[in-house]
Amino acid sequence: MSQADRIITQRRQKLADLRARGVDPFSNRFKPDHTIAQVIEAYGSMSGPELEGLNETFRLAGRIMLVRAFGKAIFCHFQDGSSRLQAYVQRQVLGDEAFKLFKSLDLGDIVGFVGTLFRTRTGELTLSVSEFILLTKSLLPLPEKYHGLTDVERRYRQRYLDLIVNPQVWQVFLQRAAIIRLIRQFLDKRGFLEVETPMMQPIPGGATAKPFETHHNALDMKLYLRIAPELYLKRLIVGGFDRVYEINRNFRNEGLSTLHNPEFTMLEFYQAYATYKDLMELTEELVCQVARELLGTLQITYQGADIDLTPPWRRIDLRQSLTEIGGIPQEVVKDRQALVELAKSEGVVLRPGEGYGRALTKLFDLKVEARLIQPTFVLGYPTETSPLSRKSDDNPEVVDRFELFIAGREMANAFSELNDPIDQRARFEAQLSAHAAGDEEAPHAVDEDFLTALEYGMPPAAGEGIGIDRLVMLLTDSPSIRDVILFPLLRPER
RNA sequence: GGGCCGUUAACUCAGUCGGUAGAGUAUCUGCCUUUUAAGCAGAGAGUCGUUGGUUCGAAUCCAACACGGCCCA
Repeated sequence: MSQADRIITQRRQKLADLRARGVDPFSNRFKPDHTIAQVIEAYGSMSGPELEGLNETFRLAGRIMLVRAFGKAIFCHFQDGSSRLQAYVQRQVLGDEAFKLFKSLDLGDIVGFVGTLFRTRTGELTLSVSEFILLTKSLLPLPEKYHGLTDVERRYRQRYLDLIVNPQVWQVFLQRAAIIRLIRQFLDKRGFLEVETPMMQPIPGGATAKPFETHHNALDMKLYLRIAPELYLKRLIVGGFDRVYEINRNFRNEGLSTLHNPEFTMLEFYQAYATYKDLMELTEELVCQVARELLGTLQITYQGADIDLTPPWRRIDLRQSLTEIGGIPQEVVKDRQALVELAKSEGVVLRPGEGYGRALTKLFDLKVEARLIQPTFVLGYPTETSPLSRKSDDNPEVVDRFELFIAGREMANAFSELNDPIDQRARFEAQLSAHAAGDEEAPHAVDEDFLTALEYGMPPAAGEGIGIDRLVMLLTDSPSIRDVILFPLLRPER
C-alpha cells in the first residue's frame, strides 16, 4: 500500500473509531465567542499575572497546524480565518479519556477549544484548554509544516490548500478586497453610481478582442460573454445617469500569460461633461488615494523597481515616445510609408485596412511599453485604432485619449467619448469590413441599438477602464496575474 | 505557436561517470508536563510524469506526448 493510501486508511479508521465511541467527527455544536485576532488584539499585550487575573474563559475554534506532544501534555498551534494561537492541553486537566482522544487528533483537524489565557515560560500568549470538541475530522494530510506548499501548479489548482498552509497568500487577497473597497469609496464619494450591465451580450462591443460564445436555449440565440461593458455604460449616460461605474469581469478568448487571464476584472467608469484630461487628474487621485490608504506611501517597489506615484505623472505623445524612448528617428516616425516598413521589418503583421495607426501602436508595444516604469500617460492615439473615441478638435487623425503605463504595462485606457452618431456609424462600418476581411477581433455586427441611443443624444463625456488585476499586482508586488486571482484558469489535469 | 527549464515517498528536496532509491518533515509504535520546525529510539512508506527507443543494465542518455513555470510571438 502506498503511503498516501495508508494515511487515508488510517484517518478513515480513526473516523470510524470516533463514531463507534459516540463522538461526532463533524459536529456543529460549538460557537466561538472570539476570533483569534480579537483575542490577540485585546489581550496580547497583557503580562502573565494580568492574564491569570482575568478570570475569563474563551471559546475559540480553528484548524490544528502544529503539534508538540509530551507524555502528559500537548502544545499545539491552531489557526482560524484571522490568526494563529498556541493551545496547551494537559492530561491532568482533561482526564485520561479526553486527553487520549486529543492525542489521536491529526494535523488539519478543526477543533473548538474552551480555556483561559496565560503566558508560557517563553512568554507566548497561550490558551490553557479545559475542554475541547472535534468539529471537523480532516481525512487528508496537510503539506509540510515548514516549507508549506511550493508547487506552483498545485497552489493554483488547489487554492484552498495554498491558503491553509501559506498564510502570506491571505495577505494578497485581503489587499485585493481592500483595493476594490477603496475604489468604490472613492467613486461613490464623487457621485458615481455603481451599476451592473449584461455579461452576456448579443453583439460583443467596447473593445477589440475575440469573445467567448454561448447559446441561450429558450430564445435559441447566440450570446457572447462580454469583452467590455462600455456600450452599455454609455447607454446609461444617454439615459441620464451622469456618472456611472462598474467593477466586474470581462472575458476574452485569448492566450494565458503572467498578465492575461481569460476572465479578468475591470473597472469602467463614465462621467458626463468631462474630458480625457479631467480623467488624468482623477486617475492620479484614485491610484494615489488607494496606495496611501493601503500602503501608507506613494513610494512603492515592484519586483525590485522603485516606483514613485507622486503626481503629476509624466505625459508624453505617442509619436514622441517612439523617438525619445523607442529610439526611432523622428523622420521615420513622421514618414507614414517608412514607419509601416519599419513595423513590418519588426515582424508586425498588418491586416487589410491597417496602416500607419496600427504601425504606431504596434511599434509602441515593441519598443516603448516595457520601458515606462514610472507612471506615464501616453497621448495622441491614432483614430484608426480608437473606434469609440472622440477625434481631437485640432487633428482628426488622433483622438482625445490616453493610456496609463506603470511598471512597463498598461494599467488604464481612457478617452473623451465619441457622441456623434454619424461618425460612430462610419467607424463601426469600418470595423465590420475588417471582420469580413478576417479580423476575428472586430465585431461581427453593428450595434444598432447603441447607435439609436446616440441618436437620442449622449452628453459629452469621458470614460476609462482600469485593469483591477494589474493594479492589484502592482500594489501587492505580485509577479503573476495568477497570484492575484483566487482560481486562475488552468488546463485540466489528465 | 516557438525557445529554455521543471516533473523522484503525502509534502520539501538530494540522487556524482548509466549499475537497480535517499534525507528532512508527515504517518505509525515507545519514552517524555512549558514546547516553538520540540527532543530521543524504532518502523513502515516509491508506476522516479506517460509511452517508446538505445543499452547486458535507464531516475540518469535519446524521442514523442502530458501538465506546469519563465521568456518570446
